[in-house]
Amino acid sequence: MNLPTALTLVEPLDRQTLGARAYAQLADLLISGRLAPGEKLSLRTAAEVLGVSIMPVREAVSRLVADKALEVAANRTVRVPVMSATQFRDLTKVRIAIEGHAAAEAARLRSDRNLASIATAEAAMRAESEVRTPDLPRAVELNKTFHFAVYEAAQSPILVEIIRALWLKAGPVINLDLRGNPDRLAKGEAIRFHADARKAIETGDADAAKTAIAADITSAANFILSRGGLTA
Amino acid sequence: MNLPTALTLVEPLDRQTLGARAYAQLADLLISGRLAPGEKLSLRTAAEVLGVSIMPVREAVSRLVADKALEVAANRTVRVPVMSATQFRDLTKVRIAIEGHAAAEAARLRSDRNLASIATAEAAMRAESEVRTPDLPRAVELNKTFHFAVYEAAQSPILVEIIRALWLKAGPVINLDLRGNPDRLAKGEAIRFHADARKAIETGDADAAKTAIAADITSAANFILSRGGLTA
DNA sequence: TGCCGTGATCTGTGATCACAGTTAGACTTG
DNA sequence: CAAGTCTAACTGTGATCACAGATCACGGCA
Repeated sequence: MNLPTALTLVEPLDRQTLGARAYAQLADLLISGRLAPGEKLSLRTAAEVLGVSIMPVREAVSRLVADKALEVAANRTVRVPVMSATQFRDLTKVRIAIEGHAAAEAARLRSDRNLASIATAEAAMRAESEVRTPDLPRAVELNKTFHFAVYEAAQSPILVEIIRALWLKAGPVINLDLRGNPDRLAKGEAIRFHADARKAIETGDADAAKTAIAADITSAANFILSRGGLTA
Repeated sequence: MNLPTALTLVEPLDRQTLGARAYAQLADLLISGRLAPGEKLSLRTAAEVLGVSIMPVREAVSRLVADKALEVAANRTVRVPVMSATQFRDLTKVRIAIEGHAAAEAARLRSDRNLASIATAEAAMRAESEVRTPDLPRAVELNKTFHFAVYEAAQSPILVEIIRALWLKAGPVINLDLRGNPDRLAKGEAIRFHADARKAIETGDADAAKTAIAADITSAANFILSRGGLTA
């Protein structure tokens, strides 16, 4: 098909469904820890806030329930799951295995573009941690950006998707605390582990990359567990 | 609350929503390969078949779309994704990493009950493969039972759930072929790898368990790739 | 013969309504 | 004052309707 030259410029306008946008918004709330474990979520009020009918919200919520990022209780109320310490430890173990594996693959397969985005993300987070009064929600966001820059470098869309689902579960537990507590960021552990991971990926050292990411996850998990907010 | 003794026997009747049941049915169709890649699925006709309105089907489908076990094309038709050979290789790599890890964990953490169910499942599949004209759909089902008996032994609900999602994607590609082609079953590779995996888990040899499962997955994937039914 | 408009019939998406079940609070009753 | 009861306002679930967009076959025109 040969087009008028003017039409070669137009690109297909992205027709996102309302349901998809509702999902993106809710997922972002969860992953960044702005929804607390146990918090209830009404379809109707959520719909009103988003300015749509409840249908798109229903689709978004049913997806998140499938991901176990939300749950519907027996009383038919939707809420963010409350995680027991046991469940949290299981989640952490799985994250170490899978995200560690992704980091190792990233060290093997990373492209130059990957290296650039990883370096940029690491620098941005380091910069934020060095100011006198860091913007904690922003630091949480930058942390996510760095990690996913690493995981993208593994060149495996399926792996990235799995990790995203894990973060959806971990977000409310981890980032809720981190958004309000400057201690861990101030301690600088995360910054150090990120630097280690970046260097390992740059030099192609898969084992070191895995170790650095595993240490970062472990460190954050221990911080959460030590705060003792989780049920037995 | 103290109850009349007679009431201690009653268990809460499971109030599954129609949506959940529709999801279970569709997921089973996918995982066992009874839905072919590229096959279209109409919400309305599916609803009619299941004897419900389209609402429960919509919920089920939106979940499966979130899992990427189904996809909605730009033309707004729902279908089973067609996987390129590249995507299939990625999926296989991820499966080897994650299911291999699960098998290794199973070798470490398995309980006696796990060992029993693994042994039972392995024997059932071996028996089926040894009859003159094996029931292939049944063999596919038994294969799944064995694998998940292994993964359950890793004592990690989250890991099992991730693997289930992977099988949802792989089912249409792998099991569609296996349901109709006796070659691979007759070759007896799967039976051998299963036996290796069982022994390794029984003796607590994590590395051997991982190797056996990885070999089983690789072997099946190579069989599919060699048949050349996937797009470039 | 080949091409393009056109209309009937599909598709999923979104809104709205109906319903059963739960919950919390005011009220009554002992 | 305490316990039970009833009502009103929620909850998610399911069904139904309305709609825009896609598809395809048919028919007219060049």
